[in-house]
Amino acid sequence: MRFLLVRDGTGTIQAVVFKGNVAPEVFEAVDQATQESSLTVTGTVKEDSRAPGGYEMDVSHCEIEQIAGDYPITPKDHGTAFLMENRHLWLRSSRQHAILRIRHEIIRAVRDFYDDNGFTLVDTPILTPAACEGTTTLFEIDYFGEKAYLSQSGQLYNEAACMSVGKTYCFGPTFRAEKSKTRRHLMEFWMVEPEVAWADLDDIMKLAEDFVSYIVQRVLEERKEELERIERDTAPLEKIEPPFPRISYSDAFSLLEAKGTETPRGSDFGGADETILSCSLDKPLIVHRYPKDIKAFYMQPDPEDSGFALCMDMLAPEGYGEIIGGSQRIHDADLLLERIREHKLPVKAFKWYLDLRKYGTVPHSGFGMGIERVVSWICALDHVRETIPFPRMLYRMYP
RNA sequence: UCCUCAGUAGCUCAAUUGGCAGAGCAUCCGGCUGUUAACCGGAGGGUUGUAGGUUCGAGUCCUACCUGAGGAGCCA
Repeated sequence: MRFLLVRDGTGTIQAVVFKGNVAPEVFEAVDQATQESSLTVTGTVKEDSRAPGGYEMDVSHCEIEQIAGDYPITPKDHGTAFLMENRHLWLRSSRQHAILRIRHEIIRAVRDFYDDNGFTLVDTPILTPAACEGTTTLFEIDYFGEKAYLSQSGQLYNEAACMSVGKTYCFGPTFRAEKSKTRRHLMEFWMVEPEVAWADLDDIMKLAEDFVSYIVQRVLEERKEELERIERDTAPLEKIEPPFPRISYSDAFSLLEAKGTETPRGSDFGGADETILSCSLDKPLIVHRYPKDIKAFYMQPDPEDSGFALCMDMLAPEGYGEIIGGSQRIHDADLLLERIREHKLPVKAFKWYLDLRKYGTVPHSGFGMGIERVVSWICALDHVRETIPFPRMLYRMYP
């Protein structure tokens, strides 16, 4: 007799071929099958306590499509470099299969959340003419003799769209040319960005916590089996529901200083600081009102202290760190122009962006959430490279 | 860009103080058969990342470079 572990993309089952139950040439063909060979099996599924999963297929016929030779990935241990080199095959492994399915569920939840809450999806461009924040972090390309850049955010275009449809979101790939080599960075990643007219900082903090909770609960409901297969402890995820704790940058810094951080007050948190904050609670933590000098030019100043910006980051628990960054945007034309000049940005390139403040401007806010970091957290992975089918990383673009 | 570590068979790894380059898995051949990362017997498989250097002798020590991993910085 022969045992075949077969899969069809939806699951795996053990198929048993008894010598007496099939034609001799069929048994002979099955005998030649190697790991990852492709075939069509016909038979009867029955319960059997000896089979993995409790069920197996008693094979009556089998046709071999192709005999695979020397499949590189064996059931034994492999190193990261080797698996990345064979990413196109690694995707077939049960763990990677489960992660792909969870990623898909997260993306479905993202779309459903906004679609069901009155948001209109407006696609923003990937090719953009000007750099918003300097060119060092952007991939530059030749656009018929002109310089163009791969988008690192759809936000500015989102702001235009939300003045048309009120509540909008975009979801697509974003790019950055940062030479970051950490477990949380990719050169190409997917980001979802909602933008809401008439919303202030408090409104989008609420939106963000509702959104993240919805995603987590949806994965818990729909991808239980996959979470089990990757051995994700779901107890911490079950606690993810609104409201999330909030803390101001200033209070967070006092807390970190009490724990002996060496980061100077007024600068952004270091990796270690973020880890301390994100491990301190069992829900995501919202940190708001960072110093305006370390944040983007378009953020609305805090009316109570203009040294701070009406912005927020959400830090995922269990040490996963920042998954969301957002803010209330400046809606006053004069102030925005002043900030563009302060940041030494080309005013001309922002003419259309300033127009948005010239014609019926309203307060508005939005945020961006990196899909890969959320997948990484929900799946409890130790590196974002496993969250996306074909990661683009510093010094690795194959396969 | 900087710091640390690593690179030996297809894969994962050994190799004592500088002294014969090995094992398991995979592959191939044979046996066995309710197997679960099976078991038993046999076979093939190596320019030890590259280039120099020290030495009677280098996988091992030194120098440079290449590649990878981890971290830092950077990070709408």
